Amino acid sequence: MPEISKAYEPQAVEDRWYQFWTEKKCFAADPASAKPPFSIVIPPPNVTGMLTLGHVLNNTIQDILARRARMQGFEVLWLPGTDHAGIATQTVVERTLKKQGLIKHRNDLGREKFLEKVWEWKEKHGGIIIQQLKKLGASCDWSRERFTMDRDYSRAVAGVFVDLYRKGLIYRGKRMVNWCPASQTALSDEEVEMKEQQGLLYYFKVEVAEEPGTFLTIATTRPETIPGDTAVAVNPKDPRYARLIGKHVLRPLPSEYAADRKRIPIVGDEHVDFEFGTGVLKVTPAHDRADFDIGQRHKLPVVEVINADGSMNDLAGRDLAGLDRFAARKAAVEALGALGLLEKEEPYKNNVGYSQRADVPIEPRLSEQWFLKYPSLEAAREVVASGKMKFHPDRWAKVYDHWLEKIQDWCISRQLWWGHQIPVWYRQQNGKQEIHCDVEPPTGAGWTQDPDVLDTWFSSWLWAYETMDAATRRKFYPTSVLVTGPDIIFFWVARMIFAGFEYMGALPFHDVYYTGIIRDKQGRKMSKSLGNSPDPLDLIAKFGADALRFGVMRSAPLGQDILFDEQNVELGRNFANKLWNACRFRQMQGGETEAEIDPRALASEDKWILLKLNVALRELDTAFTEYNFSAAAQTLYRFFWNEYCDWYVEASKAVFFGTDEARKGAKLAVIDFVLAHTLRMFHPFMPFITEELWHAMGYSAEMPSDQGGVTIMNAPWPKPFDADFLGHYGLDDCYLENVDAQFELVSQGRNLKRTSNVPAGRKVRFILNPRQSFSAQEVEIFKLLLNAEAFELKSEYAGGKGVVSVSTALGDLYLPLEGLVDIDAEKARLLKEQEKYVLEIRKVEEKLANPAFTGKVPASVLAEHQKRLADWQSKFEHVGKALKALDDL
RNA sequence: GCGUGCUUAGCUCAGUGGUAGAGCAUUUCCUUCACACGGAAGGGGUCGCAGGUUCAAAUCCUGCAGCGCGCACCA
Repeated sequence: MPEISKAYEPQAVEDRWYQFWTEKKCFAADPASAKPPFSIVIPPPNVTGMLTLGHVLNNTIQDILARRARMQGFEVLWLPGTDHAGIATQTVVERTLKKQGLIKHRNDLGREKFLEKVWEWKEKHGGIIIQQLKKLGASCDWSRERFTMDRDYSRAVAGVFVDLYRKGLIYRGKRMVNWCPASQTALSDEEVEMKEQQGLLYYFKVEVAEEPGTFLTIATTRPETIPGDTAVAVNPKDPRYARLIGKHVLRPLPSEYAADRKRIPIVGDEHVDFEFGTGVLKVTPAHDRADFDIGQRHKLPVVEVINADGSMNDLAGRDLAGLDRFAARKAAVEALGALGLLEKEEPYKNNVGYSQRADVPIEPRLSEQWFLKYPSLEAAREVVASGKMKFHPDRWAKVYDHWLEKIQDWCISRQLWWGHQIPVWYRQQNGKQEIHCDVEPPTGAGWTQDPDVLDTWFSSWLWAYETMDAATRRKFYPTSVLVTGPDIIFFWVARMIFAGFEYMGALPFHDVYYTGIIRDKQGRKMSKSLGNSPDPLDLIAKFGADALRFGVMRSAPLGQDILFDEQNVELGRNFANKLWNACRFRQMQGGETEAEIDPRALASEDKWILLKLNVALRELDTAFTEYNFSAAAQTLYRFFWNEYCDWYVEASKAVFFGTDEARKGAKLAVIDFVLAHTLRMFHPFMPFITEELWHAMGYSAEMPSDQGGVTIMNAPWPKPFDADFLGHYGLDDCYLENVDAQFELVSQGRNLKRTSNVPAGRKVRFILNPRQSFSAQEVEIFKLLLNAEAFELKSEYAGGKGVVSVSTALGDLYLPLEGLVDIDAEKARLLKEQEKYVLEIRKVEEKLANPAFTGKVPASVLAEHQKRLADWQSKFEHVGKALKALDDL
């Protein structure tokens, strides 16, 4: 057995085992396997992205599920890959090329050359996040790594487009879309984030053309769009303005226009809320969704005054043309002021749509785009509503349902170059436009392909099956569970469900587990601009991957956001070190590891720790069933640290520091049993250290090669003990209670020593007036844990002069101090205790005196209360005696 | 506005009807041969507020307040 170091050093261990697992092909999924399947597809990270704590959380959970399933005997597929992240990647590459001074705009290169640059970038940076996931210990089947722009995957995306086009679900149309002036592309509704703004509401006057001298006042947040106004609307039921409908007003901007070019009609429209502002609405059909609708109803012209990049065009007039839309707003206000038409401006809070990616306000814009009417809506809605597909936590099912209820067609075209180009070609033939929609380009001359690409999500919605070949699908589709963040429930989860039903005829996964969102200590979202996102690789270098995994799991409550604190990782590191040292302690005791546990040799504390192990195994199973990873981590922590190390190991020293070799052997057998279980229970959470110890402790040598002999990854997942096992080893629950009481006695004895100001190092004599018999070993343990010179059992003993004492469940415990006792301090302590007992006794007595209580309560509760009363009374009496003894001094 | 979640020790959180818990922080003590990334013993909470149901409420119900998130075309 090799020596192991005093402190665990993860850096020396992690890379070595990862390489070992890879070489032994431990992560490979075999579609021909006879084992039952368990499968997960990774939420593909951005190919040029870097690992974040969000990825750590998400992928640790997936790895835990995958590793546990392997140990449980499933054939596991965890399928990895990346997506091309259209806007994000294109923006990064374009910005980098600009910074290098190579281009001013991607047009300088042209589409083909620019895409070559993006591919170069992808080749250079695309592997980074994959390498980072490996550092974390992710047990993905890397031989199956996929990318959404792979050739076959791309053909499949095009194929789906063609299919949906032929089904009439995809169509092209000129519509109001969310336009991002920074990226200069259309976005889907989901990519728009509403943000509350502190802005201004401007009130300006317009003159009624037919009634010179009559003015209407209009309130607006966007005066820069006045040149694009083609009407003014009032509610036809509004008595203030109804008579004016059909007349005209003179639009104040552009100011240089002559009166006849300024005339725009006053229309009546129910949309106008006469409570709001002045009840008069300016209508800009080109730059506002609601106004566009009003425009359609009244056949108003659409006048664009804002360019694609957010600047004003010539139609905006000399005051505004060429300005950015926000500079134009100021200029418009100034122009109105100069015309004497600005009445007032007041502070106003409103919600403005922002481009999620570029973080600039969206510009509603009329443009020609491709749209999808979602397929398989009913099946997708039903499967979640009925509970056939389970969401964890299940409240997300309602969010999903609400979204489906008012679902809108999906704008799928993007004015980008990086992505799947739309498989549609056009040509003019005999004055008519021909359209070719197919995976294969058309033959013949004169065709041009639609320049737009598809939304990235239009490729990743096929991820759950398009990443698999036919044999893999047969074995592993539908997948077992999807682990992702609730922020992409609409973007990805919902759409994968549609695609699953439409193209596989079945749901893509059975369970969806939504993680929390990682925030910083102050509760802020992690963001690059705030610089509050620690680099997981730094944390791994500092504390180890296992520590990071365990720390994050332990602090990730079910379905709640996670406030990240490096201390959690430190705690994980400390825990790993504890595990390490507990194994080190075992090794230092020597002996063989093959020993079987002999039921006849089991002492009470041995049975206790086996029963505690069983409790932990049950709790662990429950936690997994509920996807409650923090509960699982806490169970492991409590069992190993607070039960095994704090009590069992300490108690075992009574045997190891003795000379009875037979008893040492029996103890080692129990320790090996517990440690071999512990390592396996921990393996999904802390794969590296458990593998290292599994071998270092020699446990691998005891197992068949496919059952843990080669790697702990294949060792059987420990199951709670069955009745045969419990019976064979005589594991009766009474040992839980009794040994708990023994350890409680030790705590009380230590407390007695401490409150009596006995120096910690000083050896003292304890005397117990016992309520039951104790084995010699139990007495030895008392003596050791109390650091006592002697631990005596005297059934007649009642203390006396200079003796302090405490009542325990196992009898009264005495500590003779031989004149050391500070009588006043001891008296104060006892009086304080007595006070507490009186209070507790009164509380229980009151309950028991209530006939409504005794009459209605279940027998077990009643018995428990009676026992509680007896316990308090016994303690009370004991304190009384002790006080009397002090008085007698 | 609608929906949804949270409010328990200084901090972060467990705890779904029966004696209020953990980790961190804090106080005191201990470098005793697994571990100072450690050990021992403490202190600290009228469970956001107000009602209700119940023998019994942190827990169930109602209302309110504060914070967060999602959805929503009031200019």
